[in-house]
Amino acid sequence: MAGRYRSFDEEAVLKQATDVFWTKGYESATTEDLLAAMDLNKGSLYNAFGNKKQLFKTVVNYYTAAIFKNLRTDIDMSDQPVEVIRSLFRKACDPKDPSAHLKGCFLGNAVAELANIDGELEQQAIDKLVTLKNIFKEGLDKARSMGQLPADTDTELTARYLLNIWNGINVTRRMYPYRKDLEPLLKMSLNMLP
Amino acid sequence: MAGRYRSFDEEAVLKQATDVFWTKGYESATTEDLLAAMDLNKGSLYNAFGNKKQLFKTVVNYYTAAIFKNLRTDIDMSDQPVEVIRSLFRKACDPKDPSAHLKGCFLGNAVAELANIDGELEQQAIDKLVTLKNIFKEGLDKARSMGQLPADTDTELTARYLLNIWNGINVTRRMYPYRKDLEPLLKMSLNMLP
DNA sequence: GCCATTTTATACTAATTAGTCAAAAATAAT
DNA sequence: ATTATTTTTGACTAATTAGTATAAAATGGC
Repeated sequence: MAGRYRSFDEEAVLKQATDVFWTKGYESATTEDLLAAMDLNKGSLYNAFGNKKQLFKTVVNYYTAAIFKNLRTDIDMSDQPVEVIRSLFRKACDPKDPSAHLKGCFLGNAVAELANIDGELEQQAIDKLVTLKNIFKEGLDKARSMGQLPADTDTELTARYLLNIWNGINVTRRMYPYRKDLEPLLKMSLNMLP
Repeated sequence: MAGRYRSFDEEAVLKQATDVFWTKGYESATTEDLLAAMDLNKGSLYNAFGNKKQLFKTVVNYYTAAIFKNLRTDIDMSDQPVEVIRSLFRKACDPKDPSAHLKGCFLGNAVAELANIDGELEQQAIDKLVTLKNIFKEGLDKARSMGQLPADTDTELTARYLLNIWNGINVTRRMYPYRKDLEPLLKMSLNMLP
C-alpha cells in the first residue's frame, strides 16, 4: 500500500489529547490547545482523527479501554477483589501527583459538561461510567461467592453506591485536595465493605 | 437622583441567567444566550452587571442566598432537623420537573468545569458548597443535641459524607434519571441517619 | 523512473464571541 | 425648561474558533 508513513505515535498523541480534554473539558479545549499538546499540525490531526468530536470519542475509548482492562484483570487475579476496589478509591484520595485532585474524573467531568451540550458524547461517557459500575459489581459478586460478603448482599445496589461515592469524591476532592481530609471521608464511605 | 429607570426586574433576569448558566455551563453560555433569556440588550446587560464573569458571580450569590437561607430556616424551625436534610436529598432524587436530573447541581457543575479555567470562579463555587456542608453540620449538631444522633457522632465528618453523597448524586442522577433507581441508592447512602 | 496514494504543512475562511461605543430616551433636581 | 445623570438600543470591533484547501513531501507498486 502506497503513501507516506505517519510521523507520530498514535498512542502518544492520544495520551496528550486526553490530558487536554481532561483538564480543560470538551468545549474549552481548543484545536490549538490540542495541536500544541499533540505536536501535530492541523492537516495531520484532521486527516487522522476526523474532527474535534470524533477525536474526543476516540480519546474516551482509548482512555477507558486500558483502565477497565487492568481493573478487570486485577479483580480476576486477586483473591481479595474488594481490596482492588478499595485501592482504586485510595489512589483517587492520595494520588502520586496532587494536581490530579483538580482534574477530577474524566468521565464525570464529561457527563456534567455535556448533558445539555452534546447528548451523544454525554451518552458515551455515561456508558463508560456504567461499565465502571459493572466492574464494581463483578468484584462484589466474586467477593460474595468467596464468602467475603454476606450472602444476601445486593451487589447491584452496592455497586451503584460505590459508583455514587466515586462520582462524589471526584468533585469533593477539588474542595478538599488533601489526603488528611479525604481519607476519613473514604473510610466512612466504604465502611460497609470488609 | 436623576437618570432613567431600569426597565427590567433584577431578580427576574438573574433567575433567567441562572438557568442559562446552569444548563449550559459558564463557558458554553454565550452572551447571546444570556441576552435572549434575560430579554435584555447588550448595553443594558453590561451596564447593569459589568461583564460575563461578574454576572456569573452575581448569579451564584443570588442563587445560593435564597436556598441557603431557606434551608437554615427550615432546620431552625424543625424539631427533626435530619428530616430537613433527608428532604433535600429526596427532592434531588424525585424532582417536580424530571429534566432537572440533566442539570445536576449548579455548584458541582461549576467546580467541575472551572477548576482549570477560572480559579476565582471555581473558588466561589467551592465556598458555596462548603457552606452547604456547614448547613448539614448545623442540622446534625442540632439533632445530636436533641438526642436524635449518638452523642459521639462526628458531625463534621458526617456532614462531609453527606456533601460527598450530594456531589455524587448530582452526577449519578444523570446516569439514572429515575426515582426507582435513585431512591434505593439514597436509602442505602443515608442509612446511618435516624 | 513514474504514478497513485497518503501524510504533512500552512495559509485561508466563515462563523462566532465577548466586549465597546455613541446616540437616543427617560428621569430628577434646579 | 434646562441640565446632569442613567438606561436603552443596536451597530461595530477585534479576537478566536473549527474546519477547509492546496501544495509539497514521502512512500510502495509497477
